[in-house]
Amino acid sequence: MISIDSRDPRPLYEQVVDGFRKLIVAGALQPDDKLPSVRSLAMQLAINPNTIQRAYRELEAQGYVYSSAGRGSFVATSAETSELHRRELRERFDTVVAELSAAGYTCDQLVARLKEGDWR
Amino acid sequence: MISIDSRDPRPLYEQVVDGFRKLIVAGALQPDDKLPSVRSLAMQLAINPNTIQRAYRELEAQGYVYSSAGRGSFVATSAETSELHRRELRERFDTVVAELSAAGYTCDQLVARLKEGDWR
DNA sequence: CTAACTGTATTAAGTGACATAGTACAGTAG
DNA sequence: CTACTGTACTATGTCACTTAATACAGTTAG
Repeated sequence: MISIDSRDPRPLYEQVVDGFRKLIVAGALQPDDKLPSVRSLAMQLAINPNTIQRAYRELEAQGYVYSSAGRGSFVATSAETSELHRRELRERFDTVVAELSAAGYTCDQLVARLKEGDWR
Repeated sequence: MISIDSRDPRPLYEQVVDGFRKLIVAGALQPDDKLPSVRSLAMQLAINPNTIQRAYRELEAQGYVYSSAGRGSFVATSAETSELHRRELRERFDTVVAELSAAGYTCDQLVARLKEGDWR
């Protein structure tokens, strides 16, 4: 479900956040699906419950998850999460385009490269 | 020439590395141009010389700069480093485009967004 | 109600990266 | 020689990350 890569330089809690975010936006986790409990996931990944707690707090702050003491943590409604994801992607797109522009690429070159991809 | 942003969460040495890399790939610093000395740049940015030393060591390891004790640090020949930078940017571009595609964006939508930017 | 689960909050401690400070040495240019 | 250059090293302090150990409150199955 989620895995930790010891070669990944990012903090553990960030890897957990990113792992769930990927599962959610890919649809592998549907809205209102239950996430593993803080303690069980910590056991499964062999890391401290506090680290999972921090990851869930972050996921909730970002709007991908909602939590309820005593019940658990659950995937937020898809309308919110998908739009969150789209906004992040658009920002990444603009950033890379800006850097490509600074590196000398022209608009036409990038459009050409865009159209090389396989589109439905 | 180079500036430090205290709001930037990245380490100081990484900001210095990134700053020079940008100047080099943009052509603002030409091959064999002399970089500021470790001590003078440290003075100018009001940070420790060791931090600049680390940044220069990193830049040299990445191939953007060559150094000589007693003479200084200089911009490396652009042919290789510039093309490496471009390749990395193209890969980032393709990655983001693939994710945008998976998120439901069409080729036309991205072309439209591309053309909204300010191009020379 | 009880028991076993859930999320949440708090304090304490260890580790390592980052940054500063100070010193030292060797190479180079004027 | 003198003043600059890069380079190396040790010591110290700070802070994010992580672990650890509790503690408390809400929920749910029995």
